[in-house]
Amino acid sequence: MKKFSRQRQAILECLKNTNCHPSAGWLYDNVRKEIPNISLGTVYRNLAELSQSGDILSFTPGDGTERFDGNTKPHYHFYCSSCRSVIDVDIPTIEDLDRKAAETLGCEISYHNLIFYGICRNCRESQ
Amino acid sequence: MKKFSRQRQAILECLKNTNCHPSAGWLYDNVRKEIPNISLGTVYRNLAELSQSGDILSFTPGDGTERFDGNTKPHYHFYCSSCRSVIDVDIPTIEDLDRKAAETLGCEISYHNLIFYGICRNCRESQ
DNA sequence: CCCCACCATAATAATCATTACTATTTTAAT
DNA sequence: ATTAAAATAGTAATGATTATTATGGTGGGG
Repeated sequence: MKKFSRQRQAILECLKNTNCHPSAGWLYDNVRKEIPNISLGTVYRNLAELSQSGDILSFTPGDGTERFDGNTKPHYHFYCSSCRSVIDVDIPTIEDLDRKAAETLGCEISYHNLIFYGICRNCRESQ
Repeated sequence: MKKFSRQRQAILECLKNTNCHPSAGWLYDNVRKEIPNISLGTVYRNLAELSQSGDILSFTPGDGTERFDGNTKPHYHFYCSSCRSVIDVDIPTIEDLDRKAAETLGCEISYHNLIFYGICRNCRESQ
């Protein structure tokens, strides 16, 4: 049976209260403010479990880190190739895509992941 | 000035002649059949350069590896969560998405990357 | 309320992909 | 052929993630 843990709760809270799509390392640094001796392995394990159970989302922008998202409503992301920040893209998701792809491939699709790449406004302006 | 190298040529050839969307490690193993003492660093460096120059594409399915593609025509991918293989998805790319996202975000978008997730036909049947 | 089996944790070591470094070799322009 | 720039092989180092293990916390049954 799955048991309650203060650590998992704190990680989930931290992720729900930010919109910066952090990595495991960022969450580790920030949860440590509340639980100073939390272990990095604990952060990784809980993020994997929460992701597995569907309580959070995860994706890889391609900079060598996995990013997590407390917002489980399907949506797309923008990744700034300059500052490595991730921003939500508020356009409707195309649910029909999964059906089309499944038809073409002849297999079932669980979901899709869409990331836009470019330079964010901050970075563009501060050049 | 950019100089010719047998190694870069072999890497590009190898990538153009497969449809398996390999990782750097796979390319290293396979190019070694032709150039046995090629260095892994050489493979990584050339893949980065070829990707930068637009001669190849790259993406990260999220299993901790970067995958490369000799087909530079924009298209989408399917990743099998069971066998970790990548398959091209032959549906038209939605170029309009970049414009829509750019409008919403107020910044320029260079491109987008779309990956479908599920279990491929082979894996489904062999269960 | 206390015991116990089980789950989760902290701390650390190990792994894996990728990148950095450096001395040597290759390329191509003169 | 000479030479400077570019690329390489081999190796070390990095950084993110995963595995290990002994210890501590949780919650149900007695």
